[in-house]
Amino acid sequence: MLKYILLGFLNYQGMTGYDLKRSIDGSTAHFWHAYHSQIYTTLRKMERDGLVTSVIDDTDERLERRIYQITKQGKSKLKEWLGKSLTELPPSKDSLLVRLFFSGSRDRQEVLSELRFQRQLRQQQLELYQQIKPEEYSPPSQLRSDTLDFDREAKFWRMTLDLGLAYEQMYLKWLDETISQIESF
Amino acid sequence: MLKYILLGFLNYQGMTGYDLKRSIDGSTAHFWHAYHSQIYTTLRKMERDGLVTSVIDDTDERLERRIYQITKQGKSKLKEWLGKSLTELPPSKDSLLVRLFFSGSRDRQEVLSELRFQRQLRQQQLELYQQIKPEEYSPPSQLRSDTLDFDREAKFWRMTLDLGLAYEQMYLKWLDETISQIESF
DNA sequence: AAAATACATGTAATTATTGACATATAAAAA
DNA sequence: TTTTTATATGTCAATAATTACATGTATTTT
Repeated sequence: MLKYILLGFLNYQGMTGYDLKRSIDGSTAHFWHAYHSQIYTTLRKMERDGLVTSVIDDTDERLERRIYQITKQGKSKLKEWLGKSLTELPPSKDSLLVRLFFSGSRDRQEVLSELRFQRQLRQQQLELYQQIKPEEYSPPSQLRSDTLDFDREAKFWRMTLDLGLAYEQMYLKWLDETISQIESF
Repeated sequence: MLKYILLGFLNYQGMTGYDLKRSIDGSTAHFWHAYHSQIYTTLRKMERDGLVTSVIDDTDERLERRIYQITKQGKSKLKEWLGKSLTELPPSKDSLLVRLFFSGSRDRQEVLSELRFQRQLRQQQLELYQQIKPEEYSPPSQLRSDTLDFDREAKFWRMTLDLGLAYEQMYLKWLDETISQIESF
């Protein structure tokens, strides 16, 4: 999947591996993230497969910046992937629920502490998402692809942020109810 | 993480690898699942590490059943793991959001079809969760561990199911809103 | 001035996961 | 009777993810 995310961003504009990491961190991270080591490794593989090309940026002799660009083959691969709809629900993982599931024999105060701490983290996450303006994901207009309607793209970006917001709100509500239940044991 | 899930179930009662797969599929799968190949591989490793022991069930000569039991070391490891609270939010993944994020240039009807299909899948998932009675996760009383309070365990199992229900309901609501928005482009 | 952080790019080992291949008996369904 | 599904246990290759190690310049903060 990371390959398609990288293609998706490079379809917007050419950028460095470091830029890609920042793009992911600032937009898709709540539903897909990656470590920089995986990004660089995947970019290498994609270049080998002809999906992207790269060139060292000469204008900055001191910082060694490698700019990646999507190729026609890469655009075609991205389009093909987007054309194949998901037909099943992919599995999801939640470490907290694993721990809670097996917490019947834990000390009640310990469980409550952990849930309260998680609640704080979720609250912070929600507040962070509330600050985000997906419209600002757009690259500067002189650099970005001419063939894309970024106003329309921004609508889709916002939809994913809306799900992130709804998810955190749902989780907070559930945490409140769960904390209350455990408090009343 | 799978190691701790297996320890958690084996703490309830001894069981085969196949039983463990069924236990996971019937309870934790919405927040942690595993393929049988990973379960068998992980059980081997856990046996090598002294966390479980196994014995071939002689009473059934024709079906080759290997029963795993948690060891004292395994109980200790599970308790130690449960005693270390989560201190950060683990990353999550959602393939649909990745696709939606990059769908600005897709055909509107295609996007709508995919989302409507996902809605059906989520509705089915919700109905499935509504059928589940976590209290029925308990092993038969003559087989299970004496030292655990299964009524109390069941309370925690239900809390995780409640999150699953809330998650599907939240997702359905978001899908409805998102489908409406795209319809009105 | 020094320390910390940001901007950069890697490599490598390890762990985790996916998915296929493989085998075999028992029970249920067609 | 045959086919399908359930009950079982593996092994293995490939891919994905995590984590650490490594190096180096620029900018900001203390």
